[in-house]
Amino acid sequence: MTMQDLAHLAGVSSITVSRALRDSPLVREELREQIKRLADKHGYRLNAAARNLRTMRAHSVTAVIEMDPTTERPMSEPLVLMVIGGLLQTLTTQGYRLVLTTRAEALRSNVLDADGIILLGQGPNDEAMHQIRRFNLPLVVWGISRPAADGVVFVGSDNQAGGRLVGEHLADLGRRRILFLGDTVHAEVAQRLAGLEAALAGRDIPVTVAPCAFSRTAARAAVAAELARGTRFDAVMACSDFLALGALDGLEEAGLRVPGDVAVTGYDDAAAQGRLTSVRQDFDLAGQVLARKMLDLIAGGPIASEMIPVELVVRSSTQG
Amino acid sequence: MTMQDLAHLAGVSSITVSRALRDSPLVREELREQIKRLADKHGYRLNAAARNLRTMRAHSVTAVIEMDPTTERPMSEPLVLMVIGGLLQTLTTQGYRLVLTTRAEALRSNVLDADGIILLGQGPNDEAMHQIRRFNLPLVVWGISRPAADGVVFVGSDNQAGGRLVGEHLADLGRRRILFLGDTVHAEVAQRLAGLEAALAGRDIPVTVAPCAFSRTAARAAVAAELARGTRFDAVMACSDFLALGALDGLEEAGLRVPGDVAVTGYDDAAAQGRLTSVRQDFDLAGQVLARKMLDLIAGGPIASEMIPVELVVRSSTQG
DNA sequence: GGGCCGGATGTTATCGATGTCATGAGCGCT
DNA sequence: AGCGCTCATGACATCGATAACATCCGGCCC
Repeated sequence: MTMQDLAHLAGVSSITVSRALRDSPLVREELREQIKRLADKHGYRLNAAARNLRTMRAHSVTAVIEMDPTTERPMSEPLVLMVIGGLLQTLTTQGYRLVLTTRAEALRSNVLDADGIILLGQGPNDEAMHQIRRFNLPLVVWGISRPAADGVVFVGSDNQAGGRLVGEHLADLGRRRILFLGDTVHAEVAQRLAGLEAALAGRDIPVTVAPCAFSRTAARAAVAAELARGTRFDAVMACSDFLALGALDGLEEAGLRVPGDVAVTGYDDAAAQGRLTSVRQDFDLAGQVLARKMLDLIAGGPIASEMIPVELVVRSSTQG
Repeated sequence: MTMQDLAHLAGVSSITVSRALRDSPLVREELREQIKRLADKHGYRLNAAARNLRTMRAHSVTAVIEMDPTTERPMSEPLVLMVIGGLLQTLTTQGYRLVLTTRAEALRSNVLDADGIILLGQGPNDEAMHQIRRFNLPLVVWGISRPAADGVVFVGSDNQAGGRLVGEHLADLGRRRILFLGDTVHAEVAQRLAGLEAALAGRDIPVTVAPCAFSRTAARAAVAAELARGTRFDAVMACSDFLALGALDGLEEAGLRVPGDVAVTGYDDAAAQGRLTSVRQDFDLAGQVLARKMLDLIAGGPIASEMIPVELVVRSSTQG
């Protein structure tokens, strides 16, 4: 069932059918409706390949997701789905399809059928970004908040603000020494630390940085090591809820009470089960913003990065 | 940069380029390699629209995911991403792209550009399935284990086995009265209950069914209500880890110890943080099986449903 | 009446890859 | 030489929708 067939049935030419289905004012409204009804009745579906070939556009956006099992970082995984939900919502209502692929696959295959690429990789991986740039397509990258450059738009949550919120909260609670748990190799983590330190500037509250991989057990070990080393702290800012849980493990082992002796904050509000004070990122909104940026880029709009605001959720881990 | 352009550069015709890039034995190996190098050098990418139009195939599979915010069922959400990971792995290596969409969008849009549809909806929603069937495309449905019918292939985890494993485990531990937590309106839940009862057949262990929505608070309320009603039980089989956590809440409030007074089992091994005995489903494998079934269907293979095995993970919630 | 205009519809060419058939070169056999 | 055969390559038509251009018709004005 093609437009041609419909055209014969309706007694018009195929171009009229094409116009009618696209709501062109060039076709009489009455005829338009009649053709639409006919299409509906016969279950006609537009052949996307033909349209895409003719219009030279794919009417779809590819999201490249990081699935490398070596860089295990469970923290971000469930959240990716929320981002995808936001992407879908915005893209589909604008007539774009969302194609999912992995970076390895995108680079290997020589058919990349998209009007733009959204990169959902982990933050510090500039290499991934440069590889993807070779496609010469509009590119929007999630995960790092930094100015747009080289025609690439960045959308990331406001990590500085996240660190600042935690710092202000802990300072307001009267905490005097803070242990920062996270690996500053990751740009987001470094930004959170910067935000924390900015909030504490002039308050005479020292921060000890304990570098630590993204796993619960690593966090527990890191906390234990700091305690063994004699580091003093009455608050922990962990860079994910998993790390915060690990910190709780370590503190419990040492016989310290939370939040009595030590307050603990998490990040991402994912694994907390309602116990942790944590910085919440709105991943659904992030997906929508990513998609919106992409549509703007495709439409030839300006190149401008954007930050997603974050919010502090206060729970029992800092205020029993 | 089209095949035509490449052809001119290589001094051959475009059809030869086409054949060379597809590894056709009709082209001399030496020439083939030369053309491939040339294509690589110029960053040539196949125009998917043109190929799809000519071959009358989309070279892609659409996954329809349930995103309706009204049917909130957080349990399954993070897991969908794992299924998607499995789908990607299998589909992309076979030259298929994965297109994501929501059911509402799939039904609304009149361009569905796919060789087949994988439905990742929640179990009991037969309506969704019938709506999607109208596309007259190969259809694979996740979530319910039942025989293939009407040309639809089902892939689901073995819910009966899950219930049976829990039943045997609890019986072996010496538990005598079981509270089943879950809404049997959902087909999977009903199957788990059936498996549980089958395992207990002849052992004189009664099961009380407490219907309950898929949220932590609902589970807590349901447990509290059963306790208030005087229902006696020394074990709870919850149909998700969220429900199990809610059950823990309810038991704790009532001053009951776990697993001393009451053993608790979860399902899905997702939110447990390593504390719950739970039935683990391999969602990554599920995704791979879904994709494999789809590829078989597209290739004209037989229509046969399949069950994904499950596994019991024993943790401290049943064995202190 | 003739010319002009705008609105509605049709004709034709085109997007890029590929299936089908045609062509041509080279070889062996009679 | 001539025929048949294989192997490698090319010419042409085609997939379905749409942009660009062409046509047609009725009405209005001078």
